Amino acid sequence: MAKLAVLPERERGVCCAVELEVPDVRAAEIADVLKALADPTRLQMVLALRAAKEPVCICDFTATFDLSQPTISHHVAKLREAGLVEATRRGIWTYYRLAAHLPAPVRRIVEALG
Amino acid sequence: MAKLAVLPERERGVCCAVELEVPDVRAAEIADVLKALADPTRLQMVLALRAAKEPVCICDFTATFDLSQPTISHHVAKLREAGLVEATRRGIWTYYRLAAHLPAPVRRIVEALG
DNA sequence: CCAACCGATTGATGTTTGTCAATGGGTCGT
DNA sequence: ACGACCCATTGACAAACATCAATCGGTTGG
Repeated sequence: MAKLAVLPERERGVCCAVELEVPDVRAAEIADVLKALADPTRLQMVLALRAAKEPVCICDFTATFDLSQPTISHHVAKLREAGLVEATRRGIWTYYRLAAHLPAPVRRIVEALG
Repeated sequence: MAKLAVLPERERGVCCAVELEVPDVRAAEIADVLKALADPTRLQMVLALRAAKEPVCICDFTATFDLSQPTISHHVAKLREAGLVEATRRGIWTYYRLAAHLPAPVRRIVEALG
């Protein structure tokens, strides 16, 4: 509160003359990744995959989360579309793991989670 | 592909007997923060605030982004509800900055962005 | 071949979200 | 006191989203 005096003095009407530096990052793409992570179920999926040594079967997810199988499938599909996870068919089962080669910015975000 | 042989062998029908370790993190709360960040405009706002030395005036945002003033206000309100930014009224203007004391998990995420 | 099983897809539904126009509530200069 | 200005709030609306029931395609065991 006492710090208010330090705020920049600006003339009325010319406030917006100050240029705001908005980092030139591919915001839309990163936002898409964040959107994929911005769901409790998908976030826990990613954290589980990050902690898992072996690829995780879909049925492990359906057993863990109290959601229908189509909903689970929908969530992992979203993670796959975002490039966060990779799928491997093995006979009947489908195994998922974190994508091996995540773009550096995305990998930093995933590592910062939890 | 050749690594498939390393995948765990599981009997048909007992796949889900394997316990999945899902990290006990407050997923819902972190997901809420991610949801606040999962929009291109809000992400750029946070990045700009992170890079800014001084608090940023709302009118800087309205000048920077091609959105109506109510929409800008709506976005910063979302960031404030998520606890990511703090507002300071100074006369006519309202200045925003990154929250001074972010929870450690949230701060790690913000630092990992861009 | 057939039945059982796993997982993905489709269709439907209620909720949330991003956006703007219109309005309201303060604050300042005159 | 009054008008101009900044920002927040409300209302409305289309788009996106999370969820489930029903169904489908592919694979395995008998």
